[in-house]
Amino acid sequence: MAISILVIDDEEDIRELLSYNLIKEGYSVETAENGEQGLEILKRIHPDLVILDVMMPGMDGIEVCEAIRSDPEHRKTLICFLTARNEDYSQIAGLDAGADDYVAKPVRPKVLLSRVNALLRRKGVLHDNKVSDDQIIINREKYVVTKDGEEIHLPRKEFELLALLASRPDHVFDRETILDQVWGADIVVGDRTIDVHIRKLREKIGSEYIKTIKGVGYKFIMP
Amino acid sequence: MAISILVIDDEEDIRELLSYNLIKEGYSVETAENGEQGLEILKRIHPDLVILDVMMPGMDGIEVCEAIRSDPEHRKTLICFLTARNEDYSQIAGLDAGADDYVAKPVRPKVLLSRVNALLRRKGVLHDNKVSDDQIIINREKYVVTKDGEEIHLPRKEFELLALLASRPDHVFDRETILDQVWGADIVVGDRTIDVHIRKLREKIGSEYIKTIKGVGYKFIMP
DNA sequence: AAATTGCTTAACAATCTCTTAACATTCAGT
DNA sequence: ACTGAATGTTAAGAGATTGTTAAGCAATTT
Repeated sequence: MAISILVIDDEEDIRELLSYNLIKEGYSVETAENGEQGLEILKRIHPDLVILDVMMPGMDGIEVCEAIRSDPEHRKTLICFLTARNEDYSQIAGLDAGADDYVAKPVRPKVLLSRVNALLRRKGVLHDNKVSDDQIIINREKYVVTKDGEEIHLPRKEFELLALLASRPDHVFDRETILDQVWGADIVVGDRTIDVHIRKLREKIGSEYIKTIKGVGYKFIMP
Repeated sequence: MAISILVIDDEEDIRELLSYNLIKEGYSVETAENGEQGLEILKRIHPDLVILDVMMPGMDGIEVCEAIRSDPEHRKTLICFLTARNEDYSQIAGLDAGADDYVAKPVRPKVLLSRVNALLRRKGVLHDNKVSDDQIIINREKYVVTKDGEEIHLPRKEFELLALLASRPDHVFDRETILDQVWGADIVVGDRTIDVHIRKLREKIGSEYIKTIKGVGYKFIMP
């Protein structure tokens, strides 16, 4: 089952930015625009991680954090604060109230993602890297793919494509989704572009790993 | 037993910031707000590392450092200075009086953590990763890199760049991260600046050590 | 003041990556 | 089997990224 993340922030822009990037990374994301709403969703979906803006109208992040922690069921739910850069560090440091990490605003997607990944990994929610099976190992940190102990260099698009497919073995990704995730939401490329990359991937890692579902899309399989 | 660190700084904000981050990283931390208090705690807990502000009312960091070093029991205790960014490098370099490293203020947690980790690792307190292999040795104290027994002088930027890449062999550092860490968060330089430094590094240490991952970044490898 | 060192820039070259287009092949449904 | 739509294959060239070089500037040293 997918790892789920709840984003609570009053600014819509932030919610969308984070949501977009987290989903792209493969997480399941829900958002709330205030503390009350956030707590409701929390009870419903029991997320693995809550990303929480400190400064919000109504309940502020600290109150929400305390509310979360006061529920025994969520004592262990990970919480990551978003803080204004110029806020007093002493305040933040005092937030040992229950936050597991904090990220300063303005949030840069890359930074947030690496923190989120690190946090989940540390807590054992995430396993090291995306490892699909014993034969194909995708290591994003080193940007290499290992097959039977042999390192294979893949150009960026091929790497991202493989990473996407392998992130959910047996799941069929349709072309539209692949374009969105690997190329970007509003990039327009020709019809054969994906095929060409699939072909190169198959050439490099072996065609047995990627199966075509005609009329639907592609999926990664472990033979 | 946990690795312990003593932070001596007159500013409460700094103490809390560092304390928060070091604890999060798994260290055991004590703080002192002046030199005298610091020396007392030093005698009590015998920390593995002392982080020491240079500019403090009363005893300044240099005096504290000398006091620490004058005690035979702490001749080998690691000391890391916090220095104002605009202080003269030559002065700092001259502080061989006993410091093992220094970090410029304003302190950014990430930078400090990576320095602290590197320092402890280098001194064998931490075993985590290797900073270098047998062929390339990076000596931050002397600001010198040794390759096959030969000392190579590297200018500051090149040194920091190599130190960063080599701090995590095989890890791909993207350009943005490199800029943040080596140049500073909000320094703006042209597109080709990193490349030029990479080129000079390759020229000096051999191009086999630094690999380009096109569209992603660079990584240090041990051939 | 002249020379040196370190850093950055800019222009251009080299290289790697991606996309396209043309054509071939496969597959599902008749 | 046939047929149209979808996918596979290939090579070329367009596009993007990085490499290289030399020159200029600022700071430091002689």
